[in-house]
Amino acid sequence: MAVAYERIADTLRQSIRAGQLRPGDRLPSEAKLAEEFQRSVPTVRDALRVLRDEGLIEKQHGRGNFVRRPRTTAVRTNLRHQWEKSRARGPVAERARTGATEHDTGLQVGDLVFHASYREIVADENLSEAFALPAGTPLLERSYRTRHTAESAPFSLVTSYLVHGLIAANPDLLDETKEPWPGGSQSQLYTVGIELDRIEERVTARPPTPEEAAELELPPGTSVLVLRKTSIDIKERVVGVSDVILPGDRTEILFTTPLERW
Amino acid sequence: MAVAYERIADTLRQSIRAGQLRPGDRLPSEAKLAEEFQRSVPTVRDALRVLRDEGLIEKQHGRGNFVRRPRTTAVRTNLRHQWEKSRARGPVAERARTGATEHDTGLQVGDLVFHASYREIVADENLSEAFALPAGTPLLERSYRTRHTAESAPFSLVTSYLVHGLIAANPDLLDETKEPWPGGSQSQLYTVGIELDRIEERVTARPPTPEEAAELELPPGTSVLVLRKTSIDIKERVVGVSDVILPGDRTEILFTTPLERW
DNA sequence: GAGTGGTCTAGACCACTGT
DNA sequence: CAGTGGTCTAGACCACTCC
Repeated sequence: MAVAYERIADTLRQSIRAGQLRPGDRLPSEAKLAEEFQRSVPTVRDALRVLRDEGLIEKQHGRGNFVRRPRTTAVRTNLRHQWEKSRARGPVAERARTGATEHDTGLQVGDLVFHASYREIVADENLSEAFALPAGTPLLERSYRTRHTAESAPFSLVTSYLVHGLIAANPDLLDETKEPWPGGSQSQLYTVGIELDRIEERVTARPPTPEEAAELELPPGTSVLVLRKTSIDIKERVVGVSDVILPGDRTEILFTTPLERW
Repeated sequence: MAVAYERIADTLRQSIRAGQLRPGDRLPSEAKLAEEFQRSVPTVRDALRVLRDEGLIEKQHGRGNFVRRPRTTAVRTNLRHQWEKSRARGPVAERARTGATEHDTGLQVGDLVFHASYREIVADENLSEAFALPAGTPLLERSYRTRHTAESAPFSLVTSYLVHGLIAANPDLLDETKEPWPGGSQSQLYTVGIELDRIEERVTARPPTPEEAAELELPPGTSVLVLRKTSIDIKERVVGVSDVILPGDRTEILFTTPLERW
């Protein structure tokens, strides 16, 4: 190994992988490591940054560097879509009892705190392409933040778009104070006569923007899952688009693909 | 903004977002930026590292720092599973003509270079849980690397596991020189009488290990998509597990969920 | 060879944590 | 308060790119 900071990182990485340093353990202080490896403190810090970027350690200002514990993950499954559709026409009481997120996570309604805000916009190039409608088409933009009661950071950032012209028939749908709507968006769409045929979800991963990192309280060096959900109705129209940002180290997305019998 | 390197990063980030610095543009040299902002070069480098971690710029040794272009993405869709199942019993000639990856990407068979290696192992704790079988159960581990002819880095790292006892009836399935098998693994499983009922795919994101970063030629600061695919047969047995590592900045996973009619 | 980023030093001072 | 990591300086020398 040519460079000093990589040699130091390799040595520490091996200690972690071999279990000599266990999750939660504190590493020797940066000054101690510098002395041990006969290098300057900034060089040791370069090595520690490598390990932090790999998600192996966590830096805590004033306390030390710690071996990271694997995160517990929240699950989001695509079975939620059929579940939501089946209930969309059901009685309000049943719809209000629990939502799709509670269905995925096994939590109760009271365990989640929910915030929504609405805004009327027009389609830019990106959304125009997603909806297959001309740029400038009026849309309703809805922003959602959902978090566990016990935690300060939301576990997802959702920005959802609906075609204004398709939903204006029900003024309640334009009113953010009616949120959370019992039964979710498929129930909302049902009130204006829209039935979904299928849902397409595109998943990629990238580093968070500083804004996303702050809102999700992401430690440096973690990534976000980006999910774009497209709702297509039985007339083959794109009636809804949602962008969902999920913390990569806390989230698992589960997709089940049923296969036809031979 | 309290700290110097964040102020510098913010200024440059805004220039990029506003389009004053466009994709492909070279930033001023680190020495120039240091002079411009009245800070030392290492401080400027701290700022540039922030932007690199956000995926906004790319460092090129000896050339400069460049605004990054958004990557073109390869798509992987779950429609491939039904497509593969439908062909699994078809004539060899048709199966050999094109595979699931070509189906997803729209490429020809000759555009892809394929490498496989087999190894016989026993289930560790992780795999034992995934298969719902006792630890120590004999498995066949298969490693695949697939890349475009024109590129040096593979676009996925696949490690796939099959239950040895279920496939040993066909010795060809234990022979890596028979790869690539026309029609893929569902066709392989068909030769030992296994039919799949469904496929479950779990997706998370995390920073790459150094080994993954090297093999996929990932620039620092990018993440990988981790996909665990579980194949369940019509007798509700887990008959296959695959771990797929995909470069987060080059890959899009598309899942379609069909919904039943009201 | 000129210009660029990559690595590294040997300190300084500040901010945070826990006693 | 002592100990920790966070920020920053003002250089040095090396490795790479391009002319």
